[in-house]
Amino acid sequence: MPHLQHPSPLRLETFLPYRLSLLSNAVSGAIARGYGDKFAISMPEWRILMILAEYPAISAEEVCRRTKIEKSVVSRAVARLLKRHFIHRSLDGNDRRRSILRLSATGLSVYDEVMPLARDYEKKLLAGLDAEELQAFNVMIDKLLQKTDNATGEA
Amino acid sequence: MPHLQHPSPLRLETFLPYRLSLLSNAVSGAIARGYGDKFAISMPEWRILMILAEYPAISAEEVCRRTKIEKSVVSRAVARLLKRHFIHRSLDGNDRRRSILRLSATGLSVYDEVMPLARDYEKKLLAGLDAEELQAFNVMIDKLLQKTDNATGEA
DNA sequence: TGATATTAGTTGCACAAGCAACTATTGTCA
DNA sequence: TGACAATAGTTGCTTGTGCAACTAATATCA
Repeated sequence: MPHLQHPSPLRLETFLPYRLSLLSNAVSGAIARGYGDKFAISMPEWRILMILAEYPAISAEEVCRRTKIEKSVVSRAVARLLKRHFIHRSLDGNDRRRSILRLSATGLSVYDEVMPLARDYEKKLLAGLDAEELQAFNVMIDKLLQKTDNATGEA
Repeated sequence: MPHLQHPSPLRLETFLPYRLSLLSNAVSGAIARGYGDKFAISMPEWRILMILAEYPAISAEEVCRRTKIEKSVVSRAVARLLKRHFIHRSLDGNDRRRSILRLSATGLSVYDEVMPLARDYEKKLLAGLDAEELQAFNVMIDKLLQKTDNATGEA
């Protein structure tokens, strides 16, 4: 049986999309283990808590826009957060389709316990990188994000 | 009802793990759409084709090691690739637990059709970035990957 | 050699994710 | 105003993922 090795393969280890995926999975996984172990909270749930800590009293739709989480995922995550009393929900008087989501006192305290873990992890991850490196890195990420925004779906 | 906004929230948009996740999802999603639409092939399947193009005649275990894909996922992806005759499988004579996976002629032709799409996408993504920027970016990714390798699970 | 541990790979299961279809409400426009 | 489109949110369903348990083969070591 012949060995069908490609003459000029696209080396997986050097393929940027693959490398980004590796890095993102490793980082997200490590953090998710942190709060998952402690509060049995999922990543979308945690992101919703984060976004509500930053923008209180926004609708589920705004949560979707800001977190890029799919709306059915948000809907179910919100349901769990409500059941555990981590957030409150009321209705927008002007538009009764819209909900208004807020952190509860409980949710805020959860946030206050988890956030330091997230911050610490980020700090450890970035330890040993100087400010310019980090700055350049963030600029690159922004540039790439911008391209994907426009170009999602082509090739 | 009080607005429980956190006094010093960890801004989601500036949180590196979140940004990496966004970028990785956008990039992987765009590429996956490319080959998914064309060959009804999944991301793990495509990565296995890639790794076999680079390293022919390796075992499933080695595929796992090199791609970091979980072994049950590899097992099922291999099963699908076999069914579609994109790869061949034989047994290692020295260790009959091990399989030996190879691209078939069909698989190689699929690879040859998809690879340019992946390359093009990567090229478009990186267009407008000069060589030093790209180099620095890759160095950063390597540094971060190294840290996650050691530190997975803490914090 | 024989008991036990380890490894390669498969499969069952539980859960997460995303698309599509659906309800309810609001916006648009003739 | 009334018909139709658009939007917010929920739910059903299919698929993917990852852990754990399992089988078969090999390695270890008394």
